[in-house]
Formats: sequence, C-alpha cells, structure tokens
Amino acid sequence: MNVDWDDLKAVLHVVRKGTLAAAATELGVNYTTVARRLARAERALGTVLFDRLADGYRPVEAALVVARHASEMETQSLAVIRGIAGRDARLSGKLTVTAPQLLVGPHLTEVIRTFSQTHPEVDLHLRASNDLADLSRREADLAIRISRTPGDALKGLRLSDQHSASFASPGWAEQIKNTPERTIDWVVYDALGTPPKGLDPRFQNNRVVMTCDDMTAMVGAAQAGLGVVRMPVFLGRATPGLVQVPVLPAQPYAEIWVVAHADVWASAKVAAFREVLVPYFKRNRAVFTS
Amino acid sequence: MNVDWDDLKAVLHVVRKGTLAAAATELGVNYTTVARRLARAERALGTVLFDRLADGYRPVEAALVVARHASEMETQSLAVIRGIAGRDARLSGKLTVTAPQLLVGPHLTEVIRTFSQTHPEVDLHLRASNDLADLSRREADLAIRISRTPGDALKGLRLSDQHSASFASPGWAEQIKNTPERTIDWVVYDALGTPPKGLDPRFQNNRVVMTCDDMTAMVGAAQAGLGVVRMPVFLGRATPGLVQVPVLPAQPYAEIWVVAHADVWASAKVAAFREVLVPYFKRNRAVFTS
DNA sequence: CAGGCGATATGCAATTTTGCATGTATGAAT
DNA sequence: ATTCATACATGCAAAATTGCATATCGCCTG
Repeated sequence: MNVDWDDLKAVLHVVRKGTLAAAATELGVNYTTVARRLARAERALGTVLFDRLADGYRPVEAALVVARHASEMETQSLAVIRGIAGRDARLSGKLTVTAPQLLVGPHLTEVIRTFSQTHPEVDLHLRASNDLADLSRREADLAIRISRTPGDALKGLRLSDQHSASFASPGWAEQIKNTPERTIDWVVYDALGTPPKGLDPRFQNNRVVMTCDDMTAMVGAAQAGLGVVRMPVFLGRATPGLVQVPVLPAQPYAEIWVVAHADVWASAKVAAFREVLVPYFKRNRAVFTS
Repeated sequence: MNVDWDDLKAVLHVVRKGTLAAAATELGVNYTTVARRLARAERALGTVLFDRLADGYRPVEAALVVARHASEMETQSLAVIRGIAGRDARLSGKLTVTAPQLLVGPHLTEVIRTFSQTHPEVDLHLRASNDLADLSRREADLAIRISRTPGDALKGLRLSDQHSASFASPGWAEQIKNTPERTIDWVVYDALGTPPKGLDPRFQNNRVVMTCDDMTAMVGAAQAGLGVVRMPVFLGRATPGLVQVPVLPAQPYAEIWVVAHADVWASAKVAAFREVLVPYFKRNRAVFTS
C-alpha cells in the first residue's frame, strides 16, 4: 500500500481544474500522462476517484479526500522551495521583484540601476504587475505594493507615506481656475463610481465621465483631456501633460510597502535589495507626500 | 522552480537513514535511483543537500529543511491512504488485524473463524506481534492491545478487564503447598527485575531466578519448571502444564483494548470485525478475570 | 442534421528512468 | 600490511514513462 506522491499531485490538479487538459497544462506535462497518473493512483488506492464524463473528469468524494491532503502536501513543497531560497546566502543567481507598473518608470529603475551595479552577479527579474504575485509560490521573491496590508504569512516594511491629489490636463486646469462653477468631469476607479470625497467646497459641480479599472489607462485619459483624475502625487507630478488642480486637496493615500514571504525575507539577495530600496524611499519622501 | 515530490521523498529517507542503500530499501528501489533523485532535487533547488562521504550521505542544513517539510508531506500521504480506507464500505478486500501472539491461539482463532464465515469475501491478514504495529502507516487496520492507552490519534474500545495471578509447573505447586517456607523461584519481566508486589504473606522467601523480555519464553520457562511466573489468568489457565499457585493472589492487570486509527475506525470491514470481537469478549469475561 | 468544438481514449515510437554489473574508496579487523 | 565489509560512482541495457498522432464521443450551433 504505497502511493506515488506525484500521482496525488495529479489528482489534486484535476480536482482543481476539472479537466485533464487544464491540469496537464498546470503540471507541464501532456494530458495523456495525467490520465495515466490518475489511473495509477486509483489502482494504488483501490478506489475510483473520478467519473469520466464527456465534458471532463468529475471527482467523486474520495478524490476530494485525496485533494484535501494533497493540497497540504503542496503547501509543504512550496515551503521547501521558500525555505531553501530563504537560506540562500549568495549574492548571485535569480531574484524576482514585482512592483506596480507605475512605480517602475519614475522610481524603481533608479533603485534597480544602483542594485545591479552593486551586485552585478544577481540575475534580476522585474515583474511589473498590479496583480498580487503569489509570494507563497515564489512567483516573486519580493513585492512592492501599494497597500496597507502586508498579508498573512508575509513580512513587510513601510517604504513611504503617500498623498493623493487631483490632476488634469493644462486645458482643464485653465478652465477650473477661470470658471470654477462649471461642471468638472472626473475619471474614477470602477470600485468608487463617484467623484472622491473631500472635494474643495469651491467646486460644486462634479460628474463622472468615465470609470475605469486601470490607473495607467486613467492617466492616459487625463493626459488626453478627458477629465480630472485622483492619483498619487508622485504619479501626477511625474507625468508630462498633467498638472495638479485644486479640486481635490492633497489627502492621505495608500502607503507603499515592500513585502516578502517570511521564509525568504532574510535571504541575502532580498536583504540586499531592501538595503537599496529603503534608503531610496527615505531620501525621496517628499516626492510621495504633498 | 518546481520540485518533483518523489525527489523530496528520497531526500527525506536519506536524511533519516544516512545511506543511499538503506533509504533505497525503504523506498523499494535501487540505491542508484535514490542517488539520482537526490541529484535531481539538488539541481531543482539549486543547492547542495548532502556531503558525499565514504561512509554515507551526510545531510547539510538545507537537507534538514527539506526533510522537515517532506516529513509533513509523508504524514499527509499516509492520511490519504487512511482516508480512503476509512471510507471503504465494501465487505471484501484486505483487512489486517494485529494482536499479541498469546491471545491468538486461545481466543482470536474463534473470533476469526466466526468473522470469516460471516464475511467470506474479506481477505483477512493476521499479524501476530507484540510490537505496536503502526496504525498510522496502515501496517494494520485494527489492533488488539494489552494496554490501558489507546494512543494519540487512535480510537479504542475496552474489550475486557483482566486479572493476573501466579502460575507454575505442578512440581512447584506441590512444593509450595507442602513447604511454603522454602525459597520460591520467580521468572519476571526485565522491566520489573524483582518479584511482584502484593505477594501473599505466607510466602516469605522469594528470589528472581531469571528475567526475560518475552512472555512466550516465560511461559515456556514456567512449563519447564524453572519457577513461578505472574501472567494473565486467561493465559495460565489455558496453558497445559501450568497450574495456578497461591503465591500471588489475583490482582488487576492491563486491560484488553481494540484500537484503530480514527480515520479507519468506521470503515465497513473494521466495524464488522468489531461486531464479532466485542461480543466474544463480553461472553468470555470470566476467562480473563478471576 | 451536419459540422465544429472540447474533451477523453489508445496504439506506437521516442525518451526517460531504472536496475544491474562492475569499479573505486575508506575504515575496521586480523 | 592484508583482507573484508560497507558505501558510493558509473556505463550500459532493460523497463517504464511520456508525448504524439489519431480515433471516438457528446454537445451546441446554425
């Protein structure tokens, strides 16, 4: 009575994805192989695990039992990878950093330049991304996030306060200055849907002209003169074609954090990167706050 | 960054056993294979895991990290096996029962006869053994133990009280009856080392003639007339060539329990076996107590 | 009701993994 | 010093696993 651990992994992925093909893609093998691993697992456990349907493999209850434990095994295997990475004392090899796209251009490039001059042996990968890269799966070693929460198993350090303010094209700035009573168009986040709270009382007429789910796009819209956008002050100031407008006074915004999984926080490369990153943000605090 | 789970298993076993050959035996593969799996794991993790010494593989610290997590993976894989076995509703297939050797002859054979007549489809395996079969590893589904403790993750049911008393060969019985003042020789467990507490005050001269670590051997010694042995009453009464002697009055002894891992306790075959076992001991309570 | 899509099944060949046989090194016992 | 036992290293052939090409099945759409 002995099961192949990798067969359990196959069961786990088929339970998760529902089809052989999807599971195979995740596992990086041919789906035929997945089918055969399932068959082997069923033989080893002496029980049927899936109903073979025309539209996929449907797990029977026993497969859910397997998947529950296999999932815990996966957690442990990820912990192995992090544990090894976290003990890595070399200042060489791969280091993956993830950061919001908009922070990269104006700021991180400079941090990265300094870092790679100091540590030329490190093979630095940057994932510019807004989705939270999964630090548990070690898709990135270190993340720079605009958020107050470091997350559960993660360790973090606050890099900087931030303020936001309202920015728009010079045309809008002119109009707002000259005729503050005219309607002001806003481009806002989907999640909000309305112009921000805390507007200066001089400006009474505000409406939303567009909502959007991506700040890069909103910056583009603002540059094109579509309306006013609330954004972090570092971004508005650094974006050509935008000027600050007094509609929304500067107000606190989400802080900037650097976070990593606790297991890899102390590793040499991650620590070395922090040693460049933290002083940079300390020096440039004025850029992020009003 | 992806590790083969079975490679982690290889690391675990080599850490535990210290040599390729020993780990290979446990894994049921050739040691060459183990060596290659370690090499693959080291390549995948990008770190050396073992010092290759002439007298074995010595784990470096990173290997201990791996082993810690792999051990947890092993626990989960065992839980899978038990979880599947525990859901098994069939009254067919393999069922492994373990019991102390000395209970088998006089009693369990009858239980087994009844069980296998009622459930002829069950492939019953009996492991007569004194060492606690590892119910976590499912080396047995169900254990009959002489002990008060069901154990940690185990579920149990008390089958019977037990009393012990002193037994010896008819020659000794004669001598004890006629000349109670003469020295009485004892054969006792290693763990004790001295004649039992609670002797009848009529018998003042007692000495240990031999200590032993196995009850079967002690029974043999008693039959051969070496001395008096304290044993469960069911055993003394059922053993030809032994008679009870009044040196040690009957006194409580370890209870008889049936235990199983909680995961498999409710499975059909284990439940069915209990349904024969428990009434048998209920009916025969008098055989085990004085 | 024909055709296309998405999903699984299966035979066969390529590749990978495994085991065996043999060789080497080290330390303990004679 | 020699021998023996134990443990690892490696080349090669056998066995097992894998991927590919192709076939099949059911469903939805037009």
